[in-house]
Amino acid sequence: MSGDGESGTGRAVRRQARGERRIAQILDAAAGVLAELGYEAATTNKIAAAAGISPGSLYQFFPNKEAIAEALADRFTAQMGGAHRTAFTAGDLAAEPLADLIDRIVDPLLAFNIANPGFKALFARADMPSGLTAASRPIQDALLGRVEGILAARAPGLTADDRTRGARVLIQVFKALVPLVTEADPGDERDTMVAELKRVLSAYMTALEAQGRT
Amino acid sequence: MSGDGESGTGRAVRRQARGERRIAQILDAAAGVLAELGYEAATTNKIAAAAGISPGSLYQFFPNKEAIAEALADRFTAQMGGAHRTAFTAGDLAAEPLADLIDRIVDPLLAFNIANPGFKALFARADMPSGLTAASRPIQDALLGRVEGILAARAPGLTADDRTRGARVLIQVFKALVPLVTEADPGDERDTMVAELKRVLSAYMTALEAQGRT
Amino acid sequence: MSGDGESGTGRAVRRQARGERRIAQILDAAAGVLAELGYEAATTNKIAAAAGISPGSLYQFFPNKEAIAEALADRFTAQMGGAHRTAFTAGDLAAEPLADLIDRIVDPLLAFNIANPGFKALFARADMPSGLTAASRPIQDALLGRVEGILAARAPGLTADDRTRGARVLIQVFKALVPLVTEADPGDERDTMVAELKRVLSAYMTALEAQGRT
Amino acid sequence: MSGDGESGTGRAVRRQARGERRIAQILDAAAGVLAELGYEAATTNKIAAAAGISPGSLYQFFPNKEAIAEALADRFTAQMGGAHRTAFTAGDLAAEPLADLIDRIVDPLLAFNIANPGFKALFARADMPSGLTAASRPIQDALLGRVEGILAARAPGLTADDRTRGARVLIQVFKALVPLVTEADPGDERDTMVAELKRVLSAYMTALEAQGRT
DNA sequence: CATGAATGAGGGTTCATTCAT
DNA sequence: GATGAATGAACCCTCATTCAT
Repeated sequence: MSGDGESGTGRAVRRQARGERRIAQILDAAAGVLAELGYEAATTNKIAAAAGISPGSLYQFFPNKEAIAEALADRFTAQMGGAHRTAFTAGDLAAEPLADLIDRIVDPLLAFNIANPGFKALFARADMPSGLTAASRPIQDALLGRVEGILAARAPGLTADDRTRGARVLIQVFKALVPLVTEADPGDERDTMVAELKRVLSAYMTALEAQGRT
Repeated sequence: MSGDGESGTGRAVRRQARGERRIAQILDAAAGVLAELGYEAATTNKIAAAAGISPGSLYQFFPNKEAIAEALADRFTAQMGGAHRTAFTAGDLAAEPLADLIDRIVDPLLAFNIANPGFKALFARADMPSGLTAASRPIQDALLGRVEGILAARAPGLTADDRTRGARVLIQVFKALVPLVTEADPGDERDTMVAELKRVLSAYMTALEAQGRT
Repeated sequence: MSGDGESGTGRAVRRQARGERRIAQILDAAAGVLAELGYEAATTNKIAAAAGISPGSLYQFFPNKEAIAEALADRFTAQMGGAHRTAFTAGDLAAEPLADLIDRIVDPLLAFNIANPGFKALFARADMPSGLTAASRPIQDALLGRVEGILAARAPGLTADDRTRGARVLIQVFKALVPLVTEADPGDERDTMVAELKRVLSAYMTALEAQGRT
Repeated sequence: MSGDGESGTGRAVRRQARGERRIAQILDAAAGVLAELGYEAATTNKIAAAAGISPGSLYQFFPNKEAIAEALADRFTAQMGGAHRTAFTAGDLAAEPLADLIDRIVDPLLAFNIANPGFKALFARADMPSGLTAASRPIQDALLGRVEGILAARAPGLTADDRTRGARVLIQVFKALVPLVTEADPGDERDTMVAELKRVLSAYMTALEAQGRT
């Protein structure tokens, strides 16, 4: 309006940018606190403190604690998207040797889990009677779809139900074994556990492929 | 004493019996509330209400909330003992067909999990940065030992470390797939999921046996 | 009535006797717990346990916790009566040397306090805004009267008000110094403290006598 | 920072000021409730209500109930510091007439006790088997030291032990007689009681001086 | 009368959320 | 927007008292 030497849009953009930086800041803090303390013990005050802001400021960006969890889940989903793309995009899904395929998928996923300790703490709740189901849905669904795609390519004889079930089993098994990997000391111990994780997936995939051979 | 128409022992017995009935009542209630709400949301008042007693009465039998969880874990352990015995005792571990072995072990364990919905909610905490590790240790260790025993019999070439790792993987996989089974509608859907669970275990076991062939 | 081979009175007497033994038992326990834990921390359950009876039985003899305190106070009063009689009865109050008088009074009173650790814990409350005033009244009054009697004999010129005030001061001083005596290690340390206590009383009494000389 | 129409320091100062006002408010309330009900019956909710705040707000300033008591004790200590300075600083301790000395010390101390009814209720706990010893230590020690100093000046022949014992006796006597003063109706009755209190101290001090004459 | 489990109000404390500044 | 004190319902637990046996 008056003597504003600055376009309102420009300011809005900058404000938005600042807001997103704040949000990222909060989610980083939330991930850290979650990883360390688990969901229930991760109080909003602790998250705010870890983010270097006041409790009140938290509620400028999130309506409640659950919303923080959901946003964090969403961000994990998005970040995971990168890992997924790397993991699921390339190559000829059908022809590639199984071991290569599993390497290509499992390695970035594991790397992501190791790099983001809050991830597990957050999605552990998905199995629980408390909730967060809503927040974790998208990421779960995306992953499920991709794995189903792989099964469709490599075991074309499976029914849609078989594919879904197989994909859920593969995902569940992967998730269950991730803690064993992350808890293992980096080095030989962890590598061996990774190999074992891949062995389980490989063995089960082989069985599915045999069943779904056209 | 003297003209007491009733032996003191008899009364003591009945009192003890009543006490144990109350404890069972409380643990039943706790299991139910736990299954429905998870550990943190399972308040002592809710457990008391579910048990049909007052909050104060709870503390006549348990010194605090954690003790209830531990007692429940112990009871699960004990009950599980039955399932374990059925599961692990019989047969010639080494010679028996793998499918039979898996049936014999998995079926009672699944039955137990289905019959005790609180079980999962309670032991989910063992993976979390909160606790109950103490309470769940025994049951975890017992299970681990038995599975290691199976591997020792069927894959004698494995090192002790390999056996432990393999056993942990098998257990983790089993635990991860139990929810998929319990969530499945009883009937064909569940049966199919059970078959799939067994297929994972079977495939991985086969791989271990191949590796551990003398 | 019917074939009762025993007179109702006889039985009543025996019952009463048993009741009083129970009451004594409870008061003993209460004194002990009180001495150890103080009034607030002395729960009725702990008193019952210390008395070797059930919580419910307590309430057969006392309507509530306060009543126990009052009964204990009464009993202390009565027992104190013995000490008082020894202390205050003998001799020619007016002519006796002051030091002798003080010895005669203070020594049994101190002995009583040392022998009854619950006594202090109980009457400490008399100064507090909580209560027990009712229970401690009698003993306080009895003591006050006796000390007033002494002052009347030895400082006849004092007004009644002066006597009362002087007596209250003497009592208060005595009570305040008792803890210093009981806390002192038995032996020289305690003896010295007793001497000091007597010195305070003696010095003040001398001043009163000087004022009250006819 | 930059375009802040108000210096951050200024705001911080004001915030701090508000915080300290709140703390003072809470301690005032605590002193009142304590004076009226005693320590155990002084619930945090009552203190909060008396301070006109919510229970939760109390815990923004104090981690628990005991901390409130300690802070109150500290504040009493500090305030008492003023009374002490007035009381103990001036004059030639050794040469001054005893009556003047006692006036100079006792009067401000009594004034303080009369003005702060919670004081007694709080420090009464020091004698009890519960605690607060930690909080009341400093004030007790400071007082003890000053009285010992007086004895050193006026009764130089006393051993260090004698001085300590004498000082403890004087303090204990003073504390014991304070309630008699505060309970007395302001006016003649209270004045007379004050005179009596001073008479006790004076008489005992005279005895000490006689013993400790070089 | 004895027993001891049962009661439930209330205690100290926490924490997601709000609001005045 | 930011701040952080304020809120108050709810949590876990205690204890004086009651009541069925």
